Amino acid sequence: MASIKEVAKHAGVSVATVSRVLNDKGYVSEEARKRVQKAIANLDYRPNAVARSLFKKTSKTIGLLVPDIVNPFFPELARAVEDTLSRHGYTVILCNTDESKEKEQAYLEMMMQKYIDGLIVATNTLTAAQVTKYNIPVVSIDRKISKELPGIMVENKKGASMAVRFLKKKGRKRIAHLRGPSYIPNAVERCAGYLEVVGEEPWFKESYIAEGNYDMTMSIESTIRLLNMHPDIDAIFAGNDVSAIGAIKAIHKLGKHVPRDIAVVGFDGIMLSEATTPELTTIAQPIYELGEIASATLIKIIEQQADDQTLYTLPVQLIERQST
Amino acid sequence: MASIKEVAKHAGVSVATVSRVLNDKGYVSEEARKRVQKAIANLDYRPNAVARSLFKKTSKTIGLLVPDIVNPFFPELARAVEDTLSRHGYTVILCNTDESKEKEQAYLEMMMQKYIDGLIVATNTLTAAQVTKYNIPVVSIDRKISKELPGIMVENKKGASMAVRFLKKKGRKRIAHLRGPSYIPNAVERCAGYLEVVGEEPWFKESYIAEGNYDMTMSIESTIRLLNMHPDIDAIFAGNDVSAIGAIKAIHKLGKHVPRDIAVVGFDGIMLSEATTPELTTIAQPIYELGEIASATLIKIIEQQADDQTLYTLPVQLIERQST
DNA sequence: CTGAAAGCGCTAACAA
DNA sequence: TTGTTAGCGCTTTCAG
Repeated sequence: MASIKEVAKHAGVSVATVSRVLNDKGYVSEEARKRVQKAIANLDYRPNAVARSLFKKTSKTIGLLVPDIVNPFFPELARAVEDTLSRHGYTVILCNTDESKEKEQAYLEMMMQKYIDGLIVATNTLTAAQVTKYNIPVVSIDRKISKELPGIMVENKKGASMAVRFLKKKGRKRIAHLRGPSYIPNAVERCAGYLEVVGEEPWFKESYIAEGNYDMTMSIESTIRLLNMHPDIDAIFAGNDVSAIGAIKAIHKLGKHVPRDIAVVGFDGIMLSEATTPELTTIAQPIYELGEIASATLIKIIEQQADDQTLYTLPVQLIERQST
Repeated sequence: MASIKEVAKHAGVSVATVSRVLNDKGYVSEEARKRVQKAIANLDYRPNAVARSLFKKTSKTIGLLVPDIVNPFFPELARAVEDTLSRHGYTVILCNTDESKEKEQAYLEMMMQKYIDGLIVATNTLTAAQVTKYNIPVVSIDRKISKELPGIMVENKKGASMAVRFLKKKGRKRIAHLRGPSYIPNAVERCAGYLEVVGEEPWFKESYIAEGNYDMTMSIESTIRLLNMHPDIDAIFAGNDVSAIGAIKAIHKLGKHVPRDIAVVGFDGIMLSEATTPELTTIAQPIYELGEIASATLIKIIEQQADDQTLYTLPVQLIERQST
């Protein structure tokens, strides 16, 4: 691969002049510019991004931290992030942390050594202290890391209560909740939204809430236990779609029908929710938009050194399908 | 962030000595080594990967080319690739090409400028000429780019005929096929496997094959058309799981039952196939293993400059579930 | 065993 | 308007 030196030689100018036309910065005579451009074309020259990085201490690269790309919420998010960022000339490094602090730490270290420009964080383990320590632009998704850092959230609590209220309006009397892990803020909020609607009802007991862990297998087991303990349950609000699908499987396994015997509502609006039979009623997040806004915010912070501290809160939407 | 110079100063040695202990290369006295290590620890020093890249012309980074990470086959693959590579100190850049040659070209250019070390290609557009032009280690997945380049394949044809033979054994008489796009080699192979089993049967006509395009919406439409044209169809072999799910939806829409009226078999074994009702019978690929072997092969080529030209062919497995 | 110095390819003062 | 030059932080000869 040709270097800037060769381009300079071919064009009969200095490397500084080549650099000037490359970056369209400083004075260059029309004639010199022409000659440089011709040399660039002839040599099929491309500036070396690594050399540039070394000098500028930036890399046009950002890191995307997700718990696990296999979890169906994240591919859609990753797609949005990658689309937006690559459109602006950035490259995306994928990191699966499994919510492990050690893995996350290792990724951060590697990326800092590569002069990464920023981070989009969809995990729940990264702390404000780490961000401060590495002093790197960060935008979080679905969670507020600290009030100094921007975050893109959705109306988790409101969405959850929407779901439960909708079930009530459909005539359901005993609504259970399959919650997500308590270390995940959105699970806590969704549970709060559920409690807001039914927490004061006479029939309500804590045991109408079971741990689904945002995981299909665990949700199946929990649902079976739940239904055995409370045969009066006629609706389940699951903390996410994967959990909801687990609930449906469990209900079928017990020989009952969805939605006739038990209605199910999920949360997230992942594509999976359309692929099942019955199709899942769910509180849909604008997943792609989450990724887009996060990316745009990060780019703004990086390129304009504007330190945004906004907490964006995006609306969710009830999508009624066959499971209710 | 501290640099090698500061470490050298703190340790009272030259940068060359620090570099020697960093890379464990060349002679260093025990005493000097100790002092350098202490300085490194005190300063919390980490070598600058960019500077190293500039000199070595490698970056401990590889590119992963997929058509679309949202397509449920690819997250599992990406996960395997990322797991394996990060365990070996490599970083993974995610590229969604949408099978567009222009996008792919743009990604390649960006990555070459960053001294990327290799490529894992799960798309169908990259040509041998491009690989030669950029002269970069490449491993392909699910497709042979050229006989000079290593590829990790699965038994597409064999898997397809397994599926169709299984349907016959189950007593199905009229088996249709929902094929994938003809520019995708695996779709061609799977179709060939189907034809191998039923192509010579007296009832067979070309019109028992419809274009599903590996896409749910298109598969729904094609299935409806197929079933209207041939009401005698009692089984469908879909080219992939997404297509199969579309077929199931279409069958339901026509008021028929799976598997009673029509049995369905998919291909891929993505997690989605377990999440549906009825759960999908499918020909499962060892997706994670595909990614693992591809990554290991690439690492071998990069680190040992061994130019592997092997075509690995992995077995597939029939998983019988509720749709048959 | 160790250090000085050149150089990877680029950018940005600074001087002309 | 242009060129010279000093780095960015690292690795690797080459002398000693």
